[in-house]
Amino acid sequence: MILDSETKAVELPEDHGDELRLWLRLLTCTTLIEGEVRSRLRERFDVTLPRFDLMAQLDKVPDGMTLSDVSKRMMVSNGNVTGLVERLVESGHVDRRTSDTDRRVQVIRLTKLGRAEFRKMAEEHETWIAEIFTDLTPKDVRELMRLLAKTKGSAQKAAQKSTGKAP
Amino acid sequence: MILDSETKAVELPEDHGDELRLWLRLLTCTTLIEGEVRSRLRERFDVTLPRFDLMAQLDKVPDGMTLSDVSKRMMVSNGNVTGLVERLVESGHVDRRTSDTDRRVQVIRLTKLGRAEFRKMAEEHETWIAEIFTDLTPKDVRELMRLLAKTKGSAQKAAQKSTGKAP
DNA sequence: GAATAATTCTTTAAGCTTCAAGTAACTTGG
DNA sequence: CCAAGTTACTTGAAGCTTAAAGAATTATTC
Repeated sequence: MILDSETKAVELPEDHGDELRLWLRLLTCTTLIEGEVRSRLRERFDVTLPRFDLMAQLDKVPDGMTLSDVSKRMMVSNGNVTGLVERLVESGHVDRRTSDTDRRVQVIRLTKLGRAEFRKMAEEHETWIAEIFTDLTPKDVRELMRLLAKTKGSAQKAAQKSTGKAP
Repeated sequence: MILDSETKAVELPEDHGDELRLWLRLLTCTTLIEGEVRSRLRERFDVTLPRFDLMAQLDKVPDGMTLSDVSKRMMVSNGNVTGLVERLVESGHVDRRTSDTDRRVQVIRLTKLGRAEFRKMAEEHETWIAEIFTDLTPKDVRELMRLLAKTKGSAQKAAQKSTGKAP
């Protein structure tokens, strides 16, 4: 029994194959690029991608940020950040101190060494990314930016809905 | 000293900011969606994303595939697959046997249980993905597919170049 | 046919990641 | 004030992931 599209009396198995294929392609692209960046960071600078990502967050702020901020921006768990920071403090790239106003809070920032090394890596990193996207025209880039922004919004809405949280 | 764009006598720091922002947005989208899918798989079926992904690969082929095939398709290391398969064999979702023609090769496939459970999960999974991409029009989806295909090609070229491998 | 090379997979060490539970510190409502 | 709730972070267990090295098997080359 199949009614017309307005009625929808029964649950028809709708076709979502296109969206699924899109998701798989998106995932493939990211995995591919991430792997390439990871291997170059390792070969060229002997640094891991998570370390680089964390340093990139810290490079954007001169006065440091809290572990929670880092966790939100990197979209990883708190416990993850704790471990990452511990290793970066150990290697002398990151400085960590307890906040003066709230003793629960840990404020971390790049050390002089950390910032200097990050800047060197970031410069090359940017050229790698440009190389990876080299076949895309400026118009392609703009269009992708637009569509991914829309995708991000859509995904965030779906995520909120499922967890029942406010934006 | 800045010469005209044809001459390029010195290395000017070119601007690749747009590509970098594009990459970060791509990564954000993927991380967001992956996290959402991971958490729903966990809550709804108590299964991890890597397990689901591996089973998805196996569901596509009736007669099983080798560990190397899985490794290439999932774009993860061999050692990774070894461990994943071990746990899936342990839980009764995957069957593993040595190839008759080549004793180095392990052929794995879904068990009856594995296939049944995967099918149930995959059905819901597909609706989640549709929900996540719900704001995109069919035209958006087509356009994203096209641009991501182009991106994939470009990234693959860059990856080959850096490793010096043939396609 | 034997030495050499390539492949398939496993193992190991280190690090990454999540989730859940726990601790300490701050905030709020009475 | 203070009890209850919230927030910030840490810890622990399990699993994921990679890179590198090793073992077993097959393919190649002379």
